[in-house]
Amino acid sequence: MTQPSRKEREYLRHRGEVLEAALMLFARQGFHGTSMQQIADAAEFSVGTLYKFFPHKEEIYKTLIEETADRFHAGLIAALETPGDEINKLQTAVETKIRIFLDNLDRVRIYFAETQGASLNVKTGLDAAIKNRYNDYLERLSAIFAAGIKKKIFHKQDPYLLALAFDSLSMTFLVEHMDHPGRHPFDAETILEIFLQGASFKK
Amino acid sequence: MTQPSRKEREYLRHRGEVLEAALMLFARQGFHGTSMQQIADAAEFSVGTLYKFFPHKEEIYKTLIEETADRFHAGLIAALETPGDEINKLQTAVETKIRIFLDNLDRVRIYFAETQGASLNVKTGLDAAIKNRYNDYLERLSAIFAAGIKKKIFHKQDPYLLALAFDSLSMTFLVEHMDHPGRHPFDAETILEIFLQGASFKK
DNA sequence: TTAGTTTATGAATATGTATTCATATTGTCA
DNA sequence: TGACAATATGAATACATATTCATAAACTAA
Repeated sequence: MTQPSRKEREYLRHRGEVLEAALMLFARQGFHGTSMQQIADAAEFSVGTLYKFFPHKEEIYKTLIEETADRFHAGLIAALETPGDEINKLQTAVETKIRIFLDNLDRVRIYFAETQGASLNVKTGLDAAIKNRYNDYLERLSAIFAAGIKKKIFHKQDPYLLALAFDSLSMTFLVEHMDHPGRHPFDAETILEIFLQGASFKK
Repeated sequence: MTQPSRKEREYLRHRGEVLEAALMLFARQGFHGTSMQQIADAAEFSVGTLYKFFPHKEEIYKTLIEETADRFHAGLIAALETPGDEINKLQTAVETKIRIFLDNLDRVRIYFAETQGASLNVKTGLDAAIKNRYNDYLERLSAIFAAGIKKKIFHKQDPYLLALAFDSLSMTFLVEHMDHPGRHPFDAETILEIFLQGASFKK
């Protein structure tokens, strides 16, 4: 395919500016709390112009969510490909998750609103698209746990539950950090320790 | 105070029926996806009559969320009061959480939409009321971990992080169960094992 | 049974905002 | 520079639905 022309590049840049403005607003006010007028003002376009880029409001939101799901999925999958043993892979996975999360706070907010809340998922079928990517990640993580169990690195448990437990632990700490930065400091090692060693001493 | 009259009792019963109908709809369609007309139809009242019980739609939602927060909070706090050592308390806490959760699936759905998503919390200040109760629970749980650490039952870690980790683990498994019942069976013991022993063998 | 009172009803109103489109503005090329 | 095309604008439109309130229905007590 050929180079995009100046005009095309400009169109894409403007479209990106609309997305950025919308992201900020959706993250702070939610989908229903944000009007097209607000997005237009923030992006320094008229409402009419927004419709040059997107057929309707939902499409803006949907685009953001899907971009986000893609970005997160790609990053996490790559992390699991780290060479080394299973513990190594987990370590990279946590570190990556922390980095991606902190670099994309606004995206995390709308992603959560969509996956946990009941904003639009039912209507738009966004749900399925997002969940597929997350399931794919969890399946790969499960495979790592399954391998680790075979090697007697991990206790025998349903690998999927271990994957869920592992992923939710980092998620929880990150959300805590998002709400109260610095109140309960932790790093990748804290998460790994708690997850791998457990809370109690062996009896 | 005196007995409520027949009329008062009937009023309260009808109000309860409205709440029940609204709960079902909000859980399936979210706040914005549910109209007053739908609630009226489901409760077998006219729209006008709904306004005899609640000044506006938000108040119905708010009432449901607050009822839910109270119910969950009371149950969980009571569980932490269990006599016995720290491990005992955790065991009862998980069992209670599982029971409350499974007995109140619709309430769990709207509670999540409200706490995780960005439905109304900003506008109504619901957020603060809910979070206070949850924080209170987490603080009490932290105290248990702090005590357990002093007794050398638990590893030395920020007790609040342990509380978060513990609570989110059961939450995660329950949500998985809600989405795919039976796919990855678990019980209170599974949760305790993973949390207390950790995933890996000691090195 | 009926006059008076209370309560329920749902059509009409009010409001907010997503979307459209006639017009203005900007850009292009001779 | 001016005529034409492409693009941007935002006031007007369309629509959805929360809320109101004049009226109907149900109830109460003499």
